[in-house]
Amino acid sequence: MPDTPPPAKTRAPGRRASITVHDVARLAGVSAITVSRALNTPAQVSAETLQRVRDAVQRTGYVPNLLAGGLRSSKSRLVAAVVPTLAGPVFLETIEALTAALAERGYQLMLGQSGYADSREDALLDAIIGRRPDGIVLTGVMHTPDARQRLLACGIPVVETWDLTPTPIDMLVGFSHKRIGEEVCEYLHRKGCRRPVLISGDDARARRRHEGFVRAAARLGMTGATATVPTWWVPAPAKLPGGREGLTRLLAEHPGLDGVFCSSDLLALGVLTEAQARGLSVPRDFAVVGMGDLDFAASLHPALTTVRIDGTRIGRTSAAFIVDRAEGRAVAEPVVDIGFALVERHSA
Amino acid sequence: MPDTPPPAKTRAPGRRASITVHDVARLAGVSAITVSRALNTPAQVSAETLQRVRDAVQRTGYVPNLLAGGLRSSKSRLVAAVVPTLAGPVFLETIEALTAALAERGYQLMLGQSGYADSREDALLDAIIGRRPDGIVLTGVMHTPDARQRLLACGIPVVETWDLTPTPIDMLVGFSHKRIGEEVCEYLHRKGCRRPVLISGDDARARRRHEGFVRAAARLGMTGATATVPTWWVPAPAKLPGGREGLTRLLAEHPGLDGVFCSSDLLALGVLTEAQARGLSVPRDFAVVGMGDLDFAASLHPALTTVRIDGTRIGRTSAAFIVDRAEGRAVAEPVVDIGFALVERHSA
DNA sequence: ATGAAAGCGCTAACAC
DNA sequence: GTGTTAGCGCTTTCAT
Repeated sequence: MPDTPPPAKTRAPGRRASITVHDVARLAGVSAITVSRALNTPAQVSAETLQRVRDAVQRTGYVPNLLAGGLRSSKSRLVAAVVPTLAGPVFLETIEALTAALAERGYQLMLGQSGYADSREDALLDAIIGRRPDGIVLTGVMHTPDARQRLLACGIPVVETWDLTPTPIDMLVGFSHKRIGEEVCEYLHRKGCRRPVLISGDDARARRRHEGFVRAAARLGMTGATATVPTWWVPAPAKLPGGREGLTRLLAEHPGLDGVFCSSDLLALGVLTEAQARGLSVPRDFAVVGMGDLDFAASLHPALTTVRIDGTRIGRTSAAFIVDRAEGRAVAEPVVDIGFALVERHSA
Repeated sequence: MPDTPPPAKTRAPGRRASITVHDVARLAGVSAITVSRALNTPAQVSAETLQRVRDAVQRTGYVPNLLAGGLRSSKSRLVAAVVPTLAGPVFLETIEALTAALAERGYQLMLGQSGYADSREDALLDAIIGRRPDGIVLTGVMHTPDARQRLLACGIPVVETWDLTPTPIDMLVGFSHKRIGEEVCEYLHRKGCRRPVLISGDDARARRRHEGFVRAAARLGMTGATATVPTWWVPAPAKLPGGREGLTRLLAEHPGLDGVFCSSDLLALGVLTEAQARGLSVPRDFAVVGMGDLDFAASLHPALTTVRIDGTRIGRTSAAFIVDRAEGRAVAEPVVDIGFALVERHSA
């Protein structure tokens, strides 16, 4: 037996002490730091020692306490992601890819929901910064100046996603919502649409697409005398019933409408459903364009024309950015516009 | 000025030191521990001191390092959740409720994806246990004996969800998938269905519903000579196209089918879509029952008859269980069957 | 109501 | 290649 038994230390009453590096070290007949090296930088340890340490780890069932390691090395290997909500399945693909890409590199995702209101953002930010994550991924750009300020101050790498801004906090992986609005409008115009209407969730990004659409419509002479496009707004997150109701209302006031751009595929599914229920035929009676290319879009009847965003790429790119930064590598091109694709199917 | 300037300590080269309790304490003219108490247990601190500390916190922009606190107090205020995947929107409601309920109480969610294969579960478990979370929420019950063993050994409170088992690791919030299969079958039988078919994702829980359905069908004499129910299996996570293809295939082999039970509302949407594309009428030509009552189910045309699971309640209950345990309160009834509800709409 | 000392479990820095 | 020492930032314990 090497030396002194472990001294009785401060210890929470009920809980049994868990196994530490020292326990493993004693069993392997080496020092604690050698165990640490064997696990983190095995190249620095002789083959024989390595084997002994691994055996000891196996026998004890030791799992390193990453909180303690993180505290000392100021690397938490934790990345925070903030989404407005999980309920609209829009960000799912991004979160899924992010989680997977981070896990591959030994990082773990912490999830926070900000809601669509700014108010909770502040408390959430405290909770996040308090864990000293190695990075923060925001869906959408950060709005309140206060929050921006704190994010800037704490020095944690930040990736804003799903949007573009001339003034990013740090890194950015996004695309132009205004351009989407414009391109969809131009597309509908080419298809012969002259009386478009909009059904839109009222979150910041959908409003930008709306703006782009209306502007293009005015330019193309699709707005009539009012210089605007009839719009039905639904509270975010937009869901199917909003689409059904939107179509009903818009049809009542604008029976001649010949195209609908929805701010989400879910709304578009609602429109398709309502049309079907009314015996209307899409695209013969009017065109429908969705947004998001959610997984059901291609399989609907008619297959939905929509705007595809590569959510997986957003997630993966964000993960790469954060990890590069965390490991001291510079990110060459920290602001990326990943664009979008108008996917032509049969609904328009 | 109180006393000695802070000694130059070990410090990572590039990074600026962040503000600590000591900085705040010095500014407020108190000791570090008093700052800690002012923030965590304000009742123990005099009103005047409290004010001084709060001012100092404000002025410095101090955000406590929860990793450090967690290390000392062995309370990480972190809860891990494991889902097979985020892609099927089935667990979304649970994760959303869980995140929200935890945030309310000052806990944060860590998300892990296990995939539907058991292989990654082990690595994921290490990553999770390494962070010493105050609790682990599993969607589905834990299968591999190895994983069960480690979970049991590490002493972290565990909630298994979305399923029932006679041998839970610890706590459980679920419902009986077999009963769902049976009840749906009985329901279809009452509605006059005699030639049912199944479209099912091939994950463990869907298979249990399948089993329940087949058993009830046999009992009710709905299976013909084969004592089984024609089934189209789709790989998990089940999506809409699987429903379309499933109906196509089943219709080809069993043109007399008069009812379809789908293991997910997404599959049911596929079935409805395919039926519509073929000019078939639901429920006149055959009945369709989904599973999950996803948010679009009620608004489809025809409105989808389905099985409702209260995912929000699962999330909230799990959060409450974990927090109670973490804060030393016993959970009176740690195994809960929350049941399910067959929601009758128009598709059956 | 407040403080001093100790140490949670790990790893950076510096020996050897 | 391996060990010693110290300390990450906080909170527990014990004293006043």
